This record gives sequence, C-alpha cells and structure tokens, in this order.
Amino acid sequence: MKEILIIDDDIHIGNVLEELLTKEGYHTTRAYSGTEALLLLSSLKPDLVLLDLMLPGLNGEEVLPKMKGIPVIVLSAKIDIDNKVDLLLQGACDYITKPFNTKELLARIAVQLRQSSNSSQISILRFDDLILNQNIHKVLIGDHEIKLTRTEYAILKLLLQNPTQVITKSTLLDRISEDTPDCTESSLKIHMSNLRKKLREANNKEYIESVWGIGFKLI
Amino acid sequence: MKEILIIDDDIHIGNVLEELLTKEGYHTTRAYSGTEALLLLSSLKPDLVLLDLMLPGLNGEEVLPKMKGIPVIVLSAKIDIDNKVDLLLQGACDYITKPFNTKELLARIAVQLRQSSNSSQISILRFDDLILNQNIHKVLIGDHEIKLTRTEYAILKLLLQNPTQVITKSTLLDRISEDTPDCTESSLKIHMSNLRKKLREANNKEYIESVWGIGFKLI
DNA sequence: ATAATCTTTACTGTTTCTTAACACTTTTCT
DNA sequence: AGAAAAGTGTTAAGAAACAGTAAAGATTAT
Repeated sequence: MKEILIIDDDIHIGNVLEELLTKEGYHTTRAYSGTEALLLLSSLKPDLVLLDLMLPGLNGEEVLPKMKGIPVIVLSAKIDIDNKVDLLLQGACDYITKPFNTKELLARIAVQLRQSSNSSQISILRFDDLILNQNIHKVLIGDHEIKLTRTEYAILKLLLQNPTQVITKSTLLDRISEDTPDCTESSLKIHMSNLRKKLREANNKEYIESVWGIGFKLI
Repeated sequence: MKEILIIDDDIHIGNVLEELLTKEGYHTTRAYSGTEALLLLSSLKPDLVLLDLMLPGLNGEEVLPKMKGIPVIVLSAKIDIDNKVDLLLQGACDYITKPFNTKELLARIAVQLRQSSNSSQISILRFDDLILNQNIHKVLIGDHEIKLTRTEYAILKLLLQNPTQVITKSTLLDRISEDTPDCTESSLKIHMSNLRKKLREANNKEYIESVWGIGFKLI
C-alpha cells in the first residue's frame, strides 16, 4: 500500500485529506510542522508527500529541498505565479492551489505515483526466515536457495502475500491459474506435498499448515 | 539538447510556443494534427510532448495513449475537471489550461524533463564485461564488438536495463514489440538462441539464464 | 537483386504437471 | 459406536509443456 505523508498545520484540511486518501486506498501519516515532517522522513519512507506551504517552524520552501527522491505535490492558497514557478524549479513535482478539486488532486497523485513506480521497485516477501524475492524470482531460507517449480513458486507467493490467513483451495486454484491453467484440487495436493518436502529438506521445519476441509495457511 | 514536440493546429499559438521554447534552449518540432504527430513519433524521439486537445483528424485523447514512455503535457482551453482527470489518469503527466502563463509552462516543462532524466536514461549499459552503448548502438565484450540484429539488440538491452532481474517472456515480447512487432514466443526462442551463441562465441561464457516456465535473466 | 534478418517447421532432450493408486485421518451418518 | 464418506499426504509413472538448436521459407532492407 502506498504511503502518503500529509504536511499541513491546518487540522481541518488535514482531516479532509486523510479521509479522502484513506478511502482511495492509500495509507496516510500526518505532520503538523516542517520540523516534524523532517523527523518522520527518516523512519517513514513515504511514496509521496503533500506539502502545505504555510507551516509553523520551517516553512514549505525550506522543507522542500530535504525531500530528495520523493515526489512532492505542493498545496497552497498562494497564487503568485513566480512563487509557483520557483517551487517547481526547486524540486516540487506539482502544484495545486486551494481550494482544490478532490478528483483532480487524486488524479495528480496517481500521476506522480505512476511515475515513481516506473523506476524499479523491489518486492520482497518474508515470513519467518523464508524470503521470496520477486525481482530475481528466488526463494531463500537463510542464505540457502530453494529451487521451486513455477507452480510451487506461485503457491508459496500467494501464501506469503497473505501471511497467517487461511487461503482456501479454490482461491489458490484461482490465483495460480495464470501460471498453471489446468491445475485441479487433486494435482494441487501433489504440488503442496512437493513444496512442503523442499522446505522441510532445507530447514527441517513446517511452514504450511492444512486447515481441514478449507485450505492452507502459513504457521 | 532536449527535443520538444508541439502538437497544435493553431498556427499562432504554435509560433508563440516555438519561439518561447527555442529561446529557452530547447529544440522544437511542430505537428499540426494527431496523425502527423504519430508519423513523426517514430523517427523523431522527443523528450517531451506538448499536446493540444482540439486537433483535426485524431484528437488529443486518441493520440495520448500512443505516447508511451514520453512525458506529455496537455494544453487546452477546456476546463472541465472530469476531462482533466481522465487525461491525467490516461497517461498525461500534467495539464495546463489556456491561456497559460509562460513562466509556469516553462517550469512545468522543466519538472517533467527533470523527472524523465532521473528515471534512468543512461545511454551506456554494463553488465560484467558486457557493454551496450545506446548512442552508437553497439555491443562490446572487452574491446571485441558483437554484431547483433535489431531484435537481439532489443532483447539484450532490456535484460541489461534490469540486471539480475527475471524478465518474463511476455514482458520481453511486449517491450521489444516496437522493434519487432510480430515476434512470438516461438520465434523469441530462436532469437535467444542466436544471441546466446554470439555472446558465447565472443567470450565462451554464459550471460543469460533461463528461468523455467517464466523467462530469462542475466547471471 | 542480393543480402540480411525474421518467422516457421521440425526434432531432441529435459523439466514439470497431472493422473492413478494406496495408506491414513477426520468427519458424518445411522 | 461403527461403518461409510470425504479429505489429506505420498509415491511412482506416463503425459504434457518447455527449452534449445538447425534448417528452410518468408519478409524486409539496401
């Protein structure tokens, strides 16, 4: 889920933004001053920043240069063109004047996130000491590589994407159908067995539990 | 020098834009219709496109999806928010309403060019002792030149752009479809074989590994 | 028109998938 | 409670899918 940092000292506008973005499926964090934003920045690694200009402490113009590598959309009531231009040249990715239209704001956020996601994201799934690296398409336990077939990999990936949740056999079949179109319940059973065997051989440990009559889950 | 393609049927506005951008140090090319723009697109490879919406022939909305990979700023007198939002979601990077402020236009152009140059427009790709120079369109191992066909070059380039990552056959086909429109999985196999052979002959070394059922990656 | 390149066809060997068979466990039915 | 039914876990083996290469015909560029 994409993380958006909202930097605005106006509680009301912040609330509106937070609700809007949450509804849209983003995760949000609030900062009420420039200094607070900078503190948050190191721990939280937001995918995008919404920056109000009029801030207590450090103002927006001073905060902007610190946001290297993260797309920043400036929100402000200021409508001075020169000011707008300066901000854009200093590193802001976009500029929206208040009051803003919510649809447009969401669209501009989507544009920025689209652009930043183009530049190679790493996707690694973990569970306990099990690591699945989707970029290089490898599974590791500790530093031991586990060689999986396409179907086994797809099954494990799905389980790792929903850790501790029970995945029903039918959703499993559904979701791996792209990789293995004519896998049935009876063949799934075999894949499961083979997958467990490989994991067991690597670590002498059980990772996958069966839920009787329903499906499987990680333990 | 950055190349900007101006797509606008209004001679006057086009002239203004051209003068403005030229003064600013850009090189510009004009297109007066959507169809003309598409024709130009293949030969000219602009760094950015300024797109007017009201065009004879293909209109702006129809042209937009064809501009994959090139940042597009839409210029228009239309101020309908929904329309604006649609365009942004369809792939436009920014939207400026006419009449526009020239400083702001220049700033927004600078932002887009800055962003696209950040996202890896490196013209020399390396992997181990393999060097692919996009400027002179050549591949070297050490100082030995490897003569590749267009398709082989496109395949190797894509692999080099994502070193150690697994590239699926389908994305491979997608991304080289510009160079080789009707390449299928079975012909890809042959290109792969030929490419490997050439690399092997040059260095007696394997660079490309197959990931069974998925695709390929550099090792 | 000639050469280069791309796709198709054909064939071999390998990997992976599914089916079938069987032992075993849990649930359900009477 | 005991038997039948349904579910699970493994093994082994044939079927299907995939990878790699060569050669020939089709297409494209020069």
